[in-house]
Amino acid sequence: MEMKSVTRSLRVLEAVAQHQPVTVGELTKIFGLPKSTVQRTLLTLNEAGWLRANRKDTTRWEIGARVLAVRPAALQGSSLFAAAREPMIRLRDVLNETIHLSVPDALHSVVVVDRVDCDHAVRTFHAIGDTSPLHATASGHAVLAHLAKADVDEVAAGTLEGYGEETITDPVQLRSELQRVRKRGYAVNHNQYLQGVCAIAAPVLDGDGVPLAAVAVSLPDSRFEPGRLPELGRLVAETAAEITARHQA
Amino acid sequence: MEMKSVTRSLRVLEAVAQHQPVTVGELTKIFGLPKSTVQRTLLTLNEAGWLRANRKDTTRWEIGARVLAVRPAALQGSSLFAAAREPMIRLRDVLNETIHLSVPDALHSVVVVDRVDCDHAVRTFHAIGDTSPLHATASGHAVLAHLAKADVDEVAAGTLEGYGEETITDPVQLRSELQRVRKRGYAVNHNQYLQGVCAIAAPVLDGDGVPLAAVAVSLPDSRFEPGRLPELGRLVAETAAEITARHQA
DNA sequence: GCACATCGTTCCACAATGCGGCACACTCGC
DNA sequence: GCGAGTGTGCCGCATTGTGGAACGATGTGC
Repeated sequence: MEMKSVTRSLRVLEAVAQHQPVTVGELTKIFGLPKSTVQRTLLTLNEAGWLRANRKDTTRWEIGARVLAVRPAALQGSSLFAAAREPMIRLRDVLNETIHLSVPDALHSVVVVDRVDCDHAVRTFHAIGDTSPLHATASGHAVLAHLAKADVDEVAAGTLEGYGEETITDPVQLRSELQRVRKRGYAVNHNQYLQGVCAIAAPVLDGDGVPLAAVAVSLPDSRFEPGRLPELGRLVAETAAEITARHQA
Repeated sequence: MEMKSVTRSLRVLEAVAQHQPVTVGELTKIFGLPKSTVQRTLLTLNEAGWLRANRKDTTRWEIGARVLAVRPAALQGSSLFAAAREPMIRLRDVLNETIHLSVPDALHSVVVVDRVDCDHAVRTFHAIGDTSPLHATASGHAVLAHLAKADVDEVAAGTLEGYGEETITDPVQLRSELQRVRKRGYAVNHNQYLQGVCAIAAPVLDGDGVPLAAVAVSLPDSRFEPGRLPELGRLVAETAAEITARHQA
């Protein structure tokens, strides 16, 4: 159950996405694979509609639009994605800080699915599609705090990797932090994952209380004022609540 | 250069996207393939991170978040996508009709990459990722009107498939329509592609005048008032111009 | 509560399939 | 016009994925 050609093709697809528009030669250097192998892969992906030749330089490849039809369930239709957009923009307008929408993914991580930028010259940056660990981010905590006990156990039982001084690597500490998150309605990350980056997040829940996503405001350490935390937390939680309401409507 | 397993895996991926969350059995019925083959494919896609088991029913599969990291060049970073969002929302607020953002793709088509919904009970619907022909849609015409002559020739030389009474299937007629689109700054589709659906679109151009995308307002025939066309056209064109300006900034 | 239908999962021998070394075609820059 | 750099096409060999069949678990109807 290897399917070498498939896994390799997907790798190539991802590499093309990162480097597009890219040539065969560049890809062979990245992977250290024979030219013919890479090219065959590109042609196959092309015929499947997932790749296409660049308009100007037809020997360069880029991602085709077919991928857009393939999206995680949480984003299908108009549902969550559309519901989140306007509240996120309003929150950005109030705070002028970058807002992220993230959904939980397998393997103990959350993935950024949407973003609204602030206009500060110095700002945090996370691309759509970026993943980060559940146990070391505000969005992760917001989600984790509302998962079933069994799921939390599984995460806590795994290795809680440390990314710096502030990362919570102790299961007991993590649980008590989640308790606090549930109580006040929002999670805070102060340099737990990426140094110099802080975030405040709140969960978007479905009718059964299952966490679908988290909204987060993300800002550089340099602009983080602990005194404003209650205000920020309230605003983020309100935004999350509004998204929840819109989503169910 | 077949790569049967790869093309099949991508097909499976697309099928999962359409039917998620879906089981092995359902997929075997869709494809008429042996269970073991489908199962192996699913496991491979899963290990690559493109698929994941549903949280509640672990025998059902859904799209993983990995796909989000793979996006067409036009949407990479924040650029066009982010630039378009707020002007689109404003346009929707003014008109209360569904707004689409589409980009040209290979094979003579445009693809819907973003959408802002109106709140009418009866409205048009196109999912993100849907493709439609360049020669028979407002967005297509808006793009086509600003492509290089060689590209237009290629499209006009191909078969201009008809979808109803109104579709322009004659190359000469198409060219003169494109001329008109260039002149007034927006394109109009009145039942050319999907019956009962009208749209007005304007192009988003890059610095060199190359069309990157089109914004369109899409509405049911029943709400289309020919008298308001100049007004709608102007609003759409202004929105497109604003997106262009933001995108370059 | 038993037999039967149905589903997901696992195994394995066969041969079809994709692998990658090689050679060709082409385009630059010197 | 030569050489170094591309992208592309070919083809024999062995690796790889194939799919039938058997297994285990679940649940449905009698």
